[in-house]
Amino acid sequence: MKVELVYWPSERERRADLRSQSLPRVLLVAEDEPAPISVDPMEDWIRLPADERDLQARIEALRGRSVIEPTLDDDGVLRHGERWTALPPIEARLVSTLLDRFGKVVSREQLLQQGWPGEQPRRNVLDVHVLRLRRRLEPLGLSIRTVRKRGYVLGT
Amino acid sequence: MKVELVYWPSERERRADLRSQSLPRVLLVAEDEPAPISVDPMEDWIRLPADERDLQARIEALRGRSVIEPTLDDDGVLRHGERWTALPPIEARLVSTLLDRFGKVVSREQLLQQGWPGEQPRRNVLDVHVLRLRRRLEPLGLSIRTVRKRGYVLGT
DNA sequence: GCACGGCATTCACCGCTAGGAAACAAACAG
DNA sequence: CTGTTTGTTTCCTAGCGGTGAATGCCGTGC
Repeated sequence: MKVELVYWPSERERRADLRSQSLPRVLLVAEDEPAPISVDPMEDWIRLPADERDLQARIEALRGRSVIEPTLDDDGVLRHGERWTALPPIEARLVSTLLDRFGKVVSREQLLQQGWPGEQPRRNVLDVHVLRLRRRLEPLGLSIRTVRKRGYVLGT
Repeated sequence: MKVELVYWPSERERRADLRSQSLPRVLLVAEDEPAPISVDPMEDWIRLPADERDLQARIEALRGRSVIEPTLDDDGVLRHGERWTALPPIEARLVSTLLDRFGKVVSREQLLQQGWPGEQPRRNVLDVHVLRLRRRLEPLGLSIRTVRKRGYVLGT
């Protein structure tokens, strides 16, 4: 993910924009300007004139912070950023499988195996559960995309 | 919450400690040392020699980032932010248990053990107390969410 | 270009169970 | 006596998981 550089305070507007989209950014603070106190973990700042290496370090750190993947605990609680939702057993198993290959395609066969071990439900069952899962994940900012004939991809 | 100051790299050990306890900290990076790339949102750094105002700004920001949890004192008074409420004995024990794992799932069994030590009340008693607790906590901006078949989560 | 088949999405419904809510009653403290 | 705490019963609602059917989507073959 790209980390934006924002001159502060001259580009005040842009900063607000980026924040509202929760995009990572580094403020380049003018030499005589008081430091901005930003609680947002997706924001950092550095005072000009800045050492190029220090700036790079801050950019790298922000980039690392912005690729945090969702997590699923033993109680079926799926967390992403601030928010979380509880998943029922089957959906928890499906999400767990999707999470193992986050951002990559997971086949329907694999999902069926993981979701219904030792059984072989009708085709439609998986579809319905994916539908329900989609609705549950939406408020977290996660989505399941279809790859026709191949499977599903869990992503942001 | 206190924000720790850690000299880097000389206090490397202490930094690891603090991180494992997820306590907020600012690294004071020696002048000729490469900048540490820390993904941890509870960590920040500044290069020495540092402007005192800049350091304060970073400390403030970290402090704001650290989650403020509600507290329960020995008299059963629960405080959160500006507001507070008094809890009767059983509910105080329940909240105490939930607070120990703030934001995480606490099982019904555990709540029963803590709330009614040495007894074994009917299933429904806990439900009713959770209901009453919810009504009491609501004005404080706290909520108890159900995780079906698993337990309850206390959160903001 | 079009119709078809197959895949995928969505909806409505059912049975079942866990949890929620109301109302009442007993015990107790001030 | 009055208000609070706590337990109990009873009924209601919401969540979970499965099913069948209607509809939509899309590439393929003709």
